[in-house]
Amino acid sequence: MAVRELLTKIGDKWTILVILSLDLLGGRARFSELERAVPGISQRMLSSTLKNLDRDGLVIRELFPEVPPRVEYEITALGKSLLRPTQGLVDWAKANWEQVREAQSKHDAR
Amino acid sequence: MAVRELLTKIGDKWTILVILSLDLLGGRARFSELERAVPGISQRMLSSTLKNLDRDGLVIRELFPEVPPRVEYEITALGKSLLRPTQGLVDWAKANWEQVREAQSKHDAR
DNA sequence: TTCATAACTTACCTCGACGTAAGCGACTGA
DNA sequence: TCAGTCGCTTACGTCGAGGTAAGTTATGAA
Repeated sequence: MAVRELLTKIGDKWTILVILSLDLLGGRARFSELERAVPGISQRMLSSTLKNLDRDGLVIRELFPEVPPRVEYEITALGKSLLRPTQGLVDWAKANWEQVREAQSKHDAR
Repeated sequence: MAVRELLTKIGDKWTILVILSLDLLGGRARFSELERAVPGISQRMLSSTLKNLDRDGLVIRELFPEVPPRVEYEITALGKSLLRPTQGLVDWAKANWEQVREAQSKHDAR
């Protein structure tokens, strides 16, 4: 089932944060910009997350052979289209997370 | 950010499959029914997944003290509301997964 | 008195996600 | 000659998700 694969991908720790940040940055940004835009991410994880996104066709990597090197990442149409259902989840979380919290508290109280 | 927590939850291997299956079964089902409805899941994982869903208020667990025991799980309104954005992801995967596959193939070919 | 039943729990193990820290390559400016 | 810059990669260690298999509980049926 493709849904499972999709959820495995976007369910990891950084993927969604990176795509959302890239979108917020105007759809195109350098490695170091993303590093700053996603607080707490390490270079290792940002690099591997972007590599996966690139492989999946959700972003495009463009290397400018300068020194020091410049690399820009751009969100693709496919990547942008994923933002819509993602936003649905974001909205759900905003609207209902408090209720989940309460359920947890009640449950743990017993 | 609550979205991260939400994604961690539903991004695991079984949660979404269990909720979707429970819904397909009419919103209410026994442990063994779910076991059959979610192929490949072990009792251990089904048990812990349901425990989490219960704690989060997405399903309700009802125990009938018979022998052998009967336990029924019912999806809550909160749980049902989560199905909507989830369906958005399902639809996206259905519509776009082929494209992701192609991107991967092209990428790997190089 | 042994068996089967439903719904678990427990013990044990593996494997990969993730974190941290350091190194690297090619060039520029001081 | 040396440090600084950017975008990485490599090495190493931890931790927890998840798999497998077996045990548990109470009772009625054979």
